[in-house]
Amino acid sequence: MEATPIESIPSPAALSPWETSTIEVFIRAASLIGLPRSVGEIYGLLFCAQTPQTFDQLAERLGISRGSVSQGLKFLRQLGAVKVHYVAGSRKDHYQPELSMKRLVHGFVRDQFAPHLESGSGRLDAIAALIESESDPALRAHAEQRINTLRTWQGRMQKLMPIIMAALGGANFFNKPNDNSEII
Amino acid sequence: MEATPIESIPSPAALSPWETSTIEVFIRAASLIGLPRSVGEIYGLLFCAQTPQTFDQLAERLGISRGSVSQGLKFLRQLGAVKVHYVAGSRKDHYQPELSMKRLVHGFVRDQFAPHLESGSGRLDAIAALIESESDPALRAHAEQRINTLRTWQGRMQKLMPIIMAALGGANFFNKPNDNSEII
DNA sequence: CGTTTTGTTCAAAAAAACTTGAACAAAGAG
DNA sequence: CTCTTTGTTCAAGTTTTTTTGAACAAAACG
Repeated sequence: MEATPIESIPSPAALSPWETSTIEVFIRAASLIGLPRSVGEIYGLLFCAQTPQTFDQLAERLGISRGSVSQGLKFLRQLGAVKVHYVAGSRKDHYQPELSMKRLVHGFVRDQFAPHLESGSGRLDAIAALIESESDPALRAHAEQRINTLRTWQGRMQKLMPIIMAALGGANFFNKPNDNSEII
Repeated sequence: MEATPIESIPSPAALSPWETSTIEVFIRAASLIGLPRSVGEIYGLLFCAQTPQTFDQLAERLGISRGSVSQGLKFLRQLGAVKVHYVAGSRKDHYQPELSMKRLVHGFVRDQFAPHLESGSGRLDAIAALIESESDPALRAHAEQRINTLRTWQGRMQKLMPIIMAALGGANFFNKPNDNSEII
């Protein structure tokens, strides 16, 4: 075992008080929308950081396992909530947060919400088919009415999404993919 | 042990196929917004039912414990998602679903969402105070910028709520409390 | 009043979700 | 090609959430 000067294990910069509190805010926000604590922590730290952070910095500064960091980053990348920033002369990936609320919401809705809404449509059709085989006309009429209510609700949810995006992003809904102007 | 004719234990009407499928839809919807399965089941059964259902009917037809029914109904009543329907000549409470999507969403947002948003405002103030005591001006400037971003996000969320309610309810946002007209 | 019906509470059990870390893969450096 | 660095995967462990059911309260009945 080789002598290891203390300085050769660079202690990861500890979190400052405002960073800790801000990360707490993101932890709460994450849990509010049904995401695990670690995802909130990772995005929160990137949000606070002045410079892009590496995989190792995330694990060490947050005190969570490399497994959690890997899974959390995978999820956040998929959502478009973090971007990889390539740094010359470093093999490690460096991560930066997406700071456009509109893009964050868009990614979340696209991945976590829209699929359920869409599959719901098929489910309602299947239920309607089941109702067809109800013999009692009064029961059938009642069931049909309920399914129509569900269809109405589903249609409204679908219409809501564009409204939300419009309210969030000003005129940027149809931005070109690589328009790099800063949009918060 | 007394002889007990089969008929004296009225078997609860079993769920028909369309009811089972519809309840599944509500179970999914509940879990999507972070509510327990049992809450989705209870609302789903009430939504399907032609007549107001009793506490016992819910427990027996869904095959869940009376404890779950009690807690689920308590939650749904609080949200305004179920209403008690008093039936002459019966001591039991009978429950009916709220069928106005607008009222359902309003109750959910009021109880499960708005409180977090509001407390967030105070948290951001606390973080801003922490940032004041940062000595390095560059770091402080960066942190202040981030908190301003969070304030912007928070403000947008607040403005979004009325927009969502307006999109959902047509002109009914300012309904009188006991306007009983059917609004789906 | 005592009894029965109806519904609530809450500690313990069960289930679900999240995190960990060791084994594994991928790809650059020598 | 082999070694090292970097990151991923996934089974097992931990934590959190949900459900259960027995004990308890509340109120109607006789």
